[in-house]
Amino acid sequence: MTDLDKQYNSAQVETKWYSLWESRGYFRPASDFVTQSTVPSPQFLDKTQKKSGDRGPSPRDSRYVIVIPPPNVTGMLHMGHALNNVIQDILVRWNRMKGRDTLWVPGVDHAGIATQNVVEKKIAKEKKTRWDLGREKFLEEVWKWKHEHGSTITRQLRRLGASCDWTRERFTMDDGLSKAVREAFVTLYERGLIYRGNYIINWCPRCQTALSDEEAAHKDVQGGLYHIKYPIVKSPSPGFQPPSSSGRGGREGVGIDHIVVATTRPETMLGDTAVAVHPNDPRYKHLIGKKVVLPLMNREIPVIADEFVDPEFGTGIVKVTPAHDPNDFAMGRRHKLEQINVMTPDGKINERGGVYKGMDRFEARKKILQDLEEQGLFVRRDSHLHAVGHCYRCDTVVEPYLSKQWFVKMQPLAEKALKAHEQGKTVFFPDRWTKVYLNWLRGIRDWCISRQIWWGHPIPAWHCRACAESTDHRSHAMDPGLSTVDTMKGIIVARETPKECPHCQSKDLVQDPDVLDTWFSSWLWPFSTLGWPDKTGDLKKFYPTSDLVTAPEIIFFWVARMIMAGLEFLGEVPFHRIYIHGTVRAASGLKMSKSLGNSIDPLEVIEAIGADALRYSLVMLSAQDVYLSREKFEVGRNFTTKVWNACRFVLMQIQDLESASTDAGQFKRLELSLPNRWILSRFEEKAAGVERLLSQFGLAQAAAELYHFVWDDFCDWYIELAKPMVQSGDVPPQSVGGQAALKLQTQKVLFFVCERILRLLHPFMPFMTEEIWQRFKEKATGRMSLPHVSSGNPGRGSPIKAFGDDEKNEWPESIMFAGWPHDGPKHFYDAEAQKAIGLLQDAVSGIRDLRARFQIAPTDKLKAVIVCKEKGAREVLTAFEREVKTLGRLAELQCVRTFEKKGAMVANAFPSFDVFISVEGILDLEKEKKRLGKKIRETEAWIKSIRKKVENPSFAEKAPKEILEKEKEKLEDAQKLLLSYKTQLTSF
RNA sequence: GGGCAAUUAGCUCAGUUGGUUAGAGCACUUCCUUCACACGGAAGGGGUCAGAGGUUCGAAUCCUCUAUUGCCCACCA
Repeated sequence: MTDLDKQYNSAQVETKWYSLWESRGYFRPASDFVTQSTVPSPQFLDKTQKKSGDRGPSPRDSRYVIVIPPPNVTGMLHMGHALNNVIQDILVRWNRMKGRDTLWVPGVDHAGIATQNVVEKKIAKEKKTRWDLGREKFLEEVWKWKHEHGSTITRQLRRLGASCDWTRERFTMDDGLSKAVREAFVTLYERGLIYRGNYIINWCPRCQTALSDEEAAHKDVQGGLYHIKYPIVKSPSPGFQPPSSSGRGGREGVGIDHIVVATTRPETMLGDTAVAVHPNDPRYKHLIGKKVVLPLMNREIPVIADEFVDPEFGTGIVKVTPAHDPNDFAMGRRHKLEQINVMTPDGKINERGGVYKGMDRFEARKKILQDLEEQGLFVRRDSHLHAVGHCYRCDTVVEPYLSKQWFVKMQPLAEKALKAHEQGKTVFFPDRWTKVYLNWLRGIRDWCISRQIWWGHPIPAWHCRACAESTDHRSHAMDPGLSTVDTMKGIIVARETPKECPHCQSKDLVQDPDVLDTWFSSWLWPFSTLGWPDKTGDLKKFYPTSDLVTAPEIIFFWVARMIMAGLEFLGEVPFHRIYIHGTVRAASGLKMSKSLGNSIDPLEVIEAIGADALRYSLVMLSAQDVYLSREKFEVGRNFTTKVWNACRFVLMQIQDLESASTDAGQFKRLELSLPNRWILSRFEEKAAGVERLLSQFGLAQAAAELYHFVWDDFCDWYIELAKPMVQSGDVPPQSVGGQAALKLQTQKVLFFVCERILRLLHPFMPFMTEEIWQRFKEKATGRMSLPHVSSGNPGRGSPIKAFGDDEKNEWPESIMFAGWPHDGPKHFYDAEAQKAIGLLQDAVSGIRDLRARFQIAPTDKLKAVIVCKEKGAREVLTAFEREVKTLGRLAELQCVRTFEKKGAMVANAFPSFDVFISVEGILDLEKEKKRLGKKIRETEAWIKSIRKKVENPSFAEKAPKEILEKEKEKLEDAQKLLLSYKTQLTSF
């Protein structure tokens, strides 16, 4: 058996094990390796399966499936990815160890706009635009880019240790998923849930495409609310006359000859087709039906009345621009107003904007205000804070824009999702996200799915020119009287490219130029990756998946839509539990981003301290939003180092152990020493706690539990207690036989517990635990799984049976299949040992405290007396004489019932005993008296507070018995302490 | 304008269904390079759990209000 290196070499270990794991197929589900007949019966559409609810996958659930939130193909691993994937990997590795048929499906998203932007930037360096290349050539460029750079992110995920089944890796633009997208679109169309029409959508003038409501991120912007005069037309109208600037009309919104409107986007006035007031607004009632002159354009437009207008806001008069504002659009339809689009797709004023034609929208705003001012029509600018939509990809201010787009009717889909939730089929962790999800579903709006970019899934719709010519589509935009929804005449929606028009047999067909929103492929992810729409084995076996792990930002974009798609296309929710973890932020509270220069690169951290340390740090911080700084990774680094050294020590101590076994049956409780019984008992407790926490996504707490168990219990106490047992130098000559047996059992327990600790830690720190565990395996079996990167059959050893089973050293190839060490009954629970070690810890701490307080050098061998107030305590501490002496660095120790103090001695008091040491010559009597006085006051206060509680009749009456007992015990302990303090004080 | 979080030691945060003399990590003070580990060991100081009410035998924990911060949603031009 080889020793561990003094220093853990993370880089070497990580590459070695990851490539071995992957090449041997360890990440693939177990069912890939067994014959069809033995595959556990699929739960696909199993109606008897009830809400697995909040207690996690039931023990009988033999599968565990997660689909990865596919990172963008343009993505570079950032801390958000790291956190998300570390959490998934912990869950996946844990479930795999539990013996479930475990699958984590990885993949990458084609990220329409983001990717197109990247490639456009690239060709811009050659001074080319996508239009220069043309659609086909440009798409070739994108694919080329994808093949060259698209695997960066998946390589980086491997560095984290993510145990995804890479043989099932998918891309949202691959053939299978493209087929799924067409199937979904056509199915929705056939169900009447897809329509096409003219609406105001969010338009990004930079990306030159429509955006969904979710993609237009609203940000508060300090803008202007501009007040502008619109002259009233005298009737009968002789034509426009410049207004007199008197304006002595008094009321702000209306003068003798003009009204005043307020707007935040003055440039859109070029497309005004009315102004509106509230029908009951007494100030303006008389204006309804009159006309005003639209300044600059010199067009006459009507004053209409509409309930939408809020009389309280601005002047109570609003300009109406149906082509550039969603509310105005709705008003326009109610009043059959003309829609005048005054902008080009790239955000410039078009030919309908008169002299402003060709100006950028913001430039035009300035010029228009300037012109109004010159004409005396500009009243004032109020500073105004309002929400403005920004493109979530490029942050450009979004323009509400009238255009023809494809939509999905969402109401029917949302209703199914709401019903599924009522039936308990979707459970959010933490629960508060449920409300966010439900509120969005209840207020759902139709989903604009067409995008005017080139990189994406083409819409499976074809236009027949012959049929189209028989309808005048172009008139729709200008004729508000017609329905905004297209008749679909001349449009063929089909799974396969049609050869001819089914109506007129014309072969002159052209595919719709738009592509689908990226999320239209993402929302199919949980089943498209498994082969849908084909009825594949994977789909049967692995759908629905178990859990979804993601960040809150994409609950609407992705989570909610996946649920709706799963229900719509497969009749079942795609996952039962949704774990929403925190957002990663910089320590400043801002979002981490490269552009802000506050990001920490996970790969740099991995290189510096290893993936395991990164993982552990992230998880420990993940109880809520994660605020990161470099120092925060020290927790994980320190802990991984601690684990490494503890295991190194254990391996050194068991070198001469011949029968190293993981069989729990090897231990007979009564033959074990108290420390051995104690650590076995503590381990069992902690394993159960970790199990419970993991099953409800309490990863941070689980990591903390393990951290403290390993560090405090195992390293600080157990290993220290074991040292004298296993290190032969200390053997008292009078008990050689017993000592040899004690050494052997301690070695066995060290091996046994440490090996199980490695398994508990494995999901959190996979690399280091594998590396060390292989040494344990080598110790036990004389061989290890050599890290040859072979392409042979992915053989697996049979997993070690669950805790408590008869294990015959059948070690699997990897710790990944070593089984999860907590499935069995309580083997080692031991109240007696726990109590005994508690006493030992008190005694040792008491001595150490005295040593430190009186500055007694560690080399000074000291004499201590423990005065036991209880018989039980005396027995235990007498038995631990050697341990107490070693850990307290004592030359001599006496455990007595009664004690006559001689000379200058000081003590620490505990409920069942007091520890004394001799401090001849260094005792500051006054200081010690003061200290005791303080202790006495504290203890008296404590006693008083317990008394108050215990002696309250209604406490005795209403509190549970066990609490009452506990309080009484506390009171007794406190009284014993007080007595000790007082005795000491009087003895000075 | 609505909703949701957070507010606990100098800093970063844990605190399960109310029962603790309120915990951890970092930082700090003292001691220690003893043969697993100085990315370590031992000991220690430090908090009226944001504020005010309330429920309860008992509240950091439940309720109400207030303050501060952050996030999400929202068509008020």
